[in-house]
Amino acid sequence: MKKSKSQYSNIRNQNKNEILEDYVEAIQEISEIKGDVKNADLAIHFGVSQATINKNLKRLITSKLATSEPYRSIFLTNEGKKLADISKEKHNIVYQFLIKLGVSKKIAQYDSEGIEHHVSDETLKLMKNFSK
Amino acid sequence: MKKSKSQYSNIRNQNKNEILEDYVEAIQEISEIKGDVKNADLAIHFGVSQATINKNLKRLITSKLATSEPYRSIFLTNEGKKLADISKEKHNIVYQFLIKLGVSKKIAQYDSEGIEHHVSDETLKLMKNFSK
DNA sequence: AGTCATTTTTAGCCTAGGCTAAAAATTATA
DNA sequence: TATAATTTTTAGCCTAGGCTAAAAATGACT
Ligand SMILES: [Mn+2]
Ligand SMILES: [Mn+2]
Ligand SMILES: [Mn+2]
Ligand SMILES: [Mn+2]
Repeated sequence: MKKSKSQYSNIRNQNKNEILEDYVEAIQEISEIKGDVKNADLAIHFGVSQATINKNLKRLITSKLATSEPYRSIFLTNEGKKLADISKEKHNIVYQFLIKLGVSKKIAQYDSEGIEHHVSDETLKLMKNFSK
Repeated sequence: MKKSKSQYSNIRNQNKNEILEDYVEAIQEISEIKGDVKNADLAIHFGVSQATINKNLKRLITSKLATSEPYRSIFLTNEGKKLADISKEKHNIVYQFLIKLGVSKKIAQYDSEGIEHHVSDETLKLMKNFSK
């Protein structure tokens, strides 16, 4: 919650970060499963066109979260890996928390995908604690 | 979670609905406090320019959530009021839930503003139950 | 009523995320 | 090694949410 402008503009910003977080998380996951990550993998994963992936990837690259030479595989930078780890951890805490609350797996998976981007550290700590 | 495309595109959609929900909620709130709602009130409330409010309001109007004649006050349609009630209720449940979890007022207020748009009915019910 | 101040709207610009269709490059196969 | 298939990139379009600056309308005050 850094230097507060209005509460709302911060949340609109969370929406912009959302795609970055989801992407680094997906890149890391696919990389672990398949060894390398191609444009097409992300297109399938997110259910959007490859053209869209290509464009979004450019934002990841200018944000120094990923690197990729034309027509080659996609890699996370150290910064990207760091964000991926944090995002995955956060995602998991929210998911486990919802499960503990009594939410069904399907819905917990679904809701955590959105909620994860809007949870402060304070709330996250309490969720983590609640789950154990 | 209606007809599922991909999980992700649904969440991107929630982000588009977010602004509609926040707006109808704000319009209702301001209307109750000040009697009528002007462009400028919303600009202050959301911390954006009046030009931005003007444009977003057009989306509310084409979405049949609000009405407004040029240079005059803003009103919610019945549909808008309905959405406002639902949004406010949802917002409140999430807020109270976070408080019950142990989150500080400030942070609960902040987090609930984002989370409210990503909580399914199933999760909402469990949150409501947890709070009492 | 006429002038001045305020508010609202418009115009034009930007980033971001989506799409389709076509071009370019790579990879596979004959 | 050509040719064909696949993948990636580019181009051009759209909606959405932000901005500033200027125009237009409304409201207040002599
Ligand atoms: Mn995630
Ligand atoms: Mn997510
Ligand atoms: Mn709200
Ligand atoms: Mn909100």
